[in-house]
Amino acid sequence: MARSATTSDAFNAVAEPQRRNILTLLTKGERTVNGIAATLGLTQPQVSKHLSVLKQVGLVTVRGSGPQRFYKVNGAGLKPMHDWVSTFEQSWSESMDRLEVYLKELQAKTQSENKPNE
Amino acid sequence: MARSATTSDAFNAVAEPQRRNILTLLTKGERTVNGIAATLGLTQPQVSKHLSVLKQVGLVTVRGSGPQRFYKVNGAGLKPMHDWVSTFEQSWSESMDRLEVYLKELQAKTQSENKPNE
DNA sequence: TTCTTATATTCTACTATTGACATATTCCGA
DNA sequence: TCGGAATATGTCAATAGTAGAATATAAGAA
Repeated sequence: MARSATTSDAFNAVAEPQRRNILTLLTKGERTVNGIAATLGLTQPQVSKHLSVLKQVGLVTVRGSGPQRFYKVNGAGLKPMHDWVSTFEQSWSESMDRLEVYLKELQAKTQSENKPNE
Repeated sequence: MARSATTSDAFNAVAEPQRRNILTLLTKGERTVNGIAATLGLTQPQVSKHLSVLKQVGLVTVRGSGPQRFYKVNGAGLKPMHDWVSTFEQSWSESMDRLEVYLKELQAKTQSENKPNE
């Protein structure tokens, strides 16, 4: 079996570095295909294909039907990713005090001793 | 050229749904390979390979060198992802009031009109 | 040392992605 | 209606991942 399709969800779409660069660039405002290509040093077909993927997973929207098209980022499409990643946030958060850390580690320790598998 | 390696960074490692499931499971505490396999309905080799990828990108750590090994999640490895995704958070954040939304849209609009490409 | 359990590795087949290049499509203006 | 600019799509070759099954490895116990 092969890898998950890049168009299956935001996780896969965003795994490609160039697509992340495009989204980051679009943070500054709308851009045309050639505008993106020029800024990032990519060819026009490359950008069109990347945008196609991003559009399919709802990470960008297009404005204009003419030869000139403006692409805009749709940050809301990244909310599922943000939600998932945030569940791990406590690990690096410094707002967690000593006692909380201790209790959390104790809990993890106890769990693994009692029922390592499940 | 092919897709980015799954071991190239957290983004690619986490693009695989099964690996996300494994990380989520490990949130509850340490687990053995067979424990993970049983819980998620995967084969043992599958889990070993997924864990290998996760370990290479620093998303999990191992405890024990014997036949029994306990895997633990390292949430800090997801911080770069969290940071990147958070830059788009304002899009869906409800804490942003009307005026702020208006100004932001106005700014984006003005930018695209003046210099669509760059 | 030998057996046993848990885990890691190897091999194969299939599939989808990527970049590069060429070409098709679309709409605006003359 | 026709030409041209901007964008989308198609083809090709190369590459690497995934599942599945079989097998190798490692460490503790007898």
